[in-house]
Amino acid sequence: MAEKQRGSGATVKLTSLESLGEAAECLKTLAHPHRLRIVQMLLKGRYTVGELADACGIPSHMGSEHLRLMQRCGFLDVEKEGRRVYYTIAEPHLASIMACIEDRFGGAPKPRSTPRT
Amino acid sequence: MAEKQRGSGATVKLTSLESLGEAAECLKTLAHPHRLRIVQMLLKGRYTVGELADACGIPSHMGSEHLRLMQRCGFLDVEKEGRRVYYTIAEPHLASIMACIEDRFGGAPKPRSTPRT
DNA sequence: TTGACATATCGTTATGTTCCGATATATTTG
DNA sequence: CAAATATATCGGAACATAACGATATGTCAA
Repeated sequence: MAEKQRGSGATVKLTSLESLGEAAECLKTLAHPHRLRIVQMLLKGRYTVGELADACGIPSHMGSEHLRLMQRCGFLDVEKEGRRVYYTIAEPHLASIMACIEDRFGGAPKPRSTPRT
Repeated sequence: MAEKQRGSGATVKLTSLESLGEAAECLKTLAHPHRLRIVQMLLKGRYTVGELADACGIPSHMGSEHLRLMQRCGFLDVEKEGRRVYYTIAEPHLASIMACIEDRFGGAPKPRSTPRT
């Protein structure tokens, strides 16, 4: 403890850099457009690797890799059914983070040349 | 069969990959322990480059770089005062994202049943 | 069994990020 | 003016990540 309390007269309670490092890892895993879409879809249902990859416009072996990354982060669960593999959301906080992202980027958040997707 | 839809669909309302790309950029910018700490501090007050760098245990020229990255993302505002530069939060969504992170990784500020370590 | 399908993994290359020392700019002070 | 301070920028080394083709494993169907 030799690192807090500074500045304009307010006592500041900070999360440890160690915990923030874990958080950063998770955010980094989430910080990819295809993985965000996968999470967004899985928050609404159960999908296979192929369906998720298809929705992202990527080959399924790459979808598989994204899913593995997120599974290792504890974001996802797996259910095998025949030759299909269904993924589901395992980390409940993803719902609130995704809600925040959709609130910020959801429709047409920027005055750019964004027609209607 | 209506389940997933690409482009302009309505069955499942997916954010466009373009917007998700922007979101991913922002998340990537946030996904660093020092930058998370900086955001956490700035959500509670106004600080200079040196104070923020100090709280992260990094040289101030690196703090400056982190701050520039976040400013480019639209996260922060700047106010120059003499030779000091104060940074403040510009993106209000950072509060809810940070709240979610603190809820999940509860490093300190939340009086919850989540004792870390 | 063979063949098609669904998913997973490997190896490589291309690209991006982090960090650091050195340096540059701007501001206050003597 | 010069020196000290606060912040910003540059160049490059070390490291991490993304994407891809090739390939491997497991499953269904005839």
